Amino acid sequence: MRQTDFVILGLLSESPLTGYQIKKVITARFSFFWHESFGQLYPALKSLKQRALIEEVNLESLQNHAQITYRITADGTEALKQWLHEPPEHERMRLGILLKMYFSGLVPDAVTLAHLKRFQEDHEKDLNTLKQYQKELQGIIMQHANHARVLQVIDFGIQTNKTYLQWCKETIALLKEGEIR
Amino acid sequence: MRQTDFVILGLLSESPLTGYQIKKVITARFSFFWHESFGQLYPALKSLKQRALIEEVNLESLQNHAQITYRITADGTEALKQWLHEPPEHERMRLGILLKMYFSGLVPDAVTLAHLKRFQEDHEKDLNTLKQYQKELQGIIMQHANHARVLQVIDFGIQTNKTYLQWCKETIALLKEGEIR
DNA sequence: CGGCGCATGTAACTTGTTACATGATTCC
DNA sequence: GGAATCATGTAACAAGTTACATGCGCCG
Repeated sequence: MRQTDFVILGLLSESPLTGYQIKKVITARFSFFWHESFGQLYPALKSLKQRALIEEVNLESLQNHAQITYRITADGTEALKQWLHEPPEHERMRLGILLKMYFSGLVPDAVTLAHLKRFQEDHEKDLNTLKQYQKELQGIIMQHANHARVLQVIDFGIQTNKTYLQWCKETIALLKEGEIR
Repeated sequence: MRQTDFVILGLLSESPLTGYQIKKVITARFSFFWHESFGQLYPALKSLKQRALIEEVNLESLQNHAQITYRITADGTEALKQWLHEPPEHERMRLGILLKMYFSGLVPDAVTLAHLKRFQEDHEKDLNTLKQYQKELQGIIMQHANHARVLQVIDFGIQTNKTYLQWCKETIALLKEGEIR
């Protein structure tokens, strides 16, 4: 069982979805802490189905063309719970911006400054997306069983993005002032 | 050229090192934003040497047994600079703790609480390590050309770890109060 | 002389990405 | 009819991990 399997099980534990929809949810809502590619997703769905942890749903031919909706099985729910019990591993990150910052003495400051501005823009966007999502969720308070947990996850994203932006602002200022030689 | 190649070039741009020493530096100093395994490192060194971006140093048989020290070549420095010019990609993270938090409605709160405490401990350690390193660097101010940049990278680690810990504290409190059902 | 840390390396495996192929539906 | 989006999937490749094999040097 790989990590991909468990995101799928997790999302299907909330409602039946197609592979494409799973990808969309991960991209739209998880992107600040998770990602999956189709090349991982579809084979994983296939394998989960083979092991009967998920199954196909046939919505009385309400379905269009080739679209396949999956739902989680009892065994799947068990597997998911078991995984939730295991402590997550200490995450091993790779932040290219920091690596380039570390060695940035070898290139003109303007280069690094451009990278930092890019980083800043990216995370401003992320922050706005998260705030938007938070607002939506707060509007429909208590409709979803998992509501408060999701808000807490979003809050992690908001806080870390704010921290990134604050650091970015300071670092850009230092570079501009020539404090860093 | 993969990312591993550039960390190696970067570190060798500061001083000649053995593969083992490179690994040690990455583990000791970069762990909060980078990681490498021996299985990546040694083949990468081999390939960099073949392409003449690094070369072996022979310190007049001062060296012990099988140890191989490498230094960067002019071509290697060029390649490194070129890479430093390219904008880093938007990092794609996988934070297991958030995934488990998101789906934590399926397991008892005690389970999630334990994960959060583990996360907290891990990042308290990381924060202390970073503060220690910061202190050391501030003590020998200006000895190293890259000094201020390194301090800025460390600051990123300190700020983000503080944010993680703050979030953790709040989330643990919420869970304990039963605010999250 | 045993264990630990230093030191290098490989092979098998798992994981993940990218590019491609295919085709339906919707909207203009 | 063309473009965008929906939708599924595979194959080739790249990246990364783990376990293993080997052996030196130092310290107690």
